[in-house]
Formats: sequence, C-alpha cells, structure tokens
Amino acid sequence: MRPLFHPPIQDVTVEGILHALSDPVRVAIFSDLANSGCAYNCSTFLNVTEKKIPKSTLSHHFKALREAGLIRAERRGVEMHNTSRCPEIESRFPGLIAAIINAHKAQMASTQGTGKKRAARKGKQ
Amino acid sequence: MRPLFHPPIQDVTVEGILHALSDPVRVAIFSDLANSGCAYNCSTFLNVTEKKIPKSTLSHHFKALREAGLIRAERRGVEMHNTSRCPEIESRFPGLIAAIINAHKAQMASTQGTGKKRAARKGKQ
DNA sequence: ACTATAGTCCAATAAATACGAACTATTGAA
DNA sequence: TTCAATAGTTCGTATTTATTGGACTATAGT
Repeated sequence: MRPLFHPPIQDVTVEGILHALSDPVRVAIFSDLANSGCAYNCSTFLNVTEKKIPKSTLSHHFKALREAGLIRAERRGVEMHNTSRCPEIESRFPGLIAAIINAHKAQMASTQGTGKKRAARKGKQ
Repeated sequence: MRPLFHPPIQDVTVEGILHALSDPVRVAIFSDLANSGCAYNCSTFLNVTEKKIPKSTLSHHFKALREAGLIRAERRGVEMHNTSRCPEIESRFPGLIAAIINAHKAQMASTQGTGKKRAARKGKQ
C-alpha cells in the first residue's frame, strides 16, 4: 500500500485548482469539506447531488481533488480521512478558495427552489 | 451571419467560469483582456504562451470564453472585438474574477525565470 | 471582380471522463 | 485463522470532449 501522492504546495497550480472545481460534484464535495473544516470519508458523498453517484466515480473525483492539491487523504482503518488543504492554498493563492466557495454558495442560493436544471458546463451531468 | 451567442448573466455558472479558466491559454487571454479592460482581436494572442497556437484552436478558445459568459465578442469589420464581461460577473459573483486573476499573476511571478515547465493540469499542454 | 485578411466550420484523431464489474485492504466476528 | 462485511481502487469499455489541419465564409481595400 503505497502512501497516496499529494503534490507539494509549490507545485499546485491555479489551472489545476480551477479544473478540479469546475465539476459540480467536486465543488460540492470540496465546499462541504472546506466549510466544515474537518474530515469525511468518501461514502458520505454518495448523494452530494440529487442523483446517486457511483462508487468508482466518487473515487475518481476524490483522486482529482487530491492531485490538484485541494485535499489531503489518508487511510484511517478501512476508510479514508479527507481534509481540505485550505490553509496552505490560502498562503499560496490568497483569497482564491474563499471567492470560489462564496460564488458557489451564491449560485446555490440563486437556483434553489426554482426547479431549474441549470446547465453547468454545456449541460453535462 | 447570425449574431454570436452570449449567455445572459443569470445563466452564467461558477463551474462554467472555472472550466473556461482552467486552461492555461484561456486564462492568459482572459487575464490580458480583463487587465487592459479593452478590446483585442483574436490574432493578438497567437503567441500568448511560449508556443504558437493554431488559428482554429484559438478560435475554439475564444468561443469557450464567450460561451462561459466571460467575454463579449462582436464583429468590427474583418476582425473581432472582444471585451471582458467583468462588471456583470462581478455583480453576480463578487470577487471571483479578481481572485482568479490575482492567483494567476502570483503563479506567473513564482515561476518566472525558473525555466521550469510547470505541470498545469496533469502535464498537458 | 480580385486579393488579402480574420475568423469559423468540419472531420479525423487524441485525450479525458463515467461507471459496472472485479479486485484489494482492513476490521470484526466465529 | 478463516470468513464475511465494509470502504475504496483499478480495469475495461463506452461516451464525451478537446485539438488542429484544411476548406470555407465574411469583410475591406484595391
């Protein structure tokens, strides 16, 4: 069991962060994680969105967040312990994460209850 | 010649913006545009990065920025007149664009002159 | 009308993503 | 220690998205 790869903070890129958070599922997961500040296991997020997300897809999303440098993941027995790397990122890119999460919240607020299936990124998902 | 499609500001999504700006060429273009505040034609950016970008690829990138709601494009004779939609976006997602551009600048500063070919998004590009 | 210029569209190829099924690691019980 | 259950990962395939050369369209100036 090789330990999971985490990019050192100086290798984390804006492009990588934006790409990782350009997926509705991932931004929802990360938002939750960063917000609560604490750790979660993957399965917590089987229902972050309206529809159930397959296990393998979730695993892929967590890997994407980890490789972008957004979260830190380590085994805790049989499950994973995921924490956001916000403090490190904040020192490298001040205000970036806060602005994204804030925008995400604003968007959630503006669409809630409208029943509108907002087209995120060309209607995918 | 149908006029180009521009999404109304309320249809612009965070995911769409992040995705559009998760490409190094596009974030460079948009950064320039937003920074100078004024308009440019596409060909100005044939060399935004170290390598020459094919015309058709540039066209695709401008279309991506436009469809994400980041820029407004209109014909001016034989060329295009591109302007950033920063003010509108600012009112919908306060601080988002500024944070991204700021982070992008910080990253540029941290890599300049190192000759390091920073791996943006899994080494692509 | 002809030519040059700026950009778009098309189609082939390459790369990334989604997800079911099979697999691995860890825990707790028998 | 062997078995079953749980949490995630990996693999293979189908689908989607991105890249880019080359043909095409619109406009301006001769």
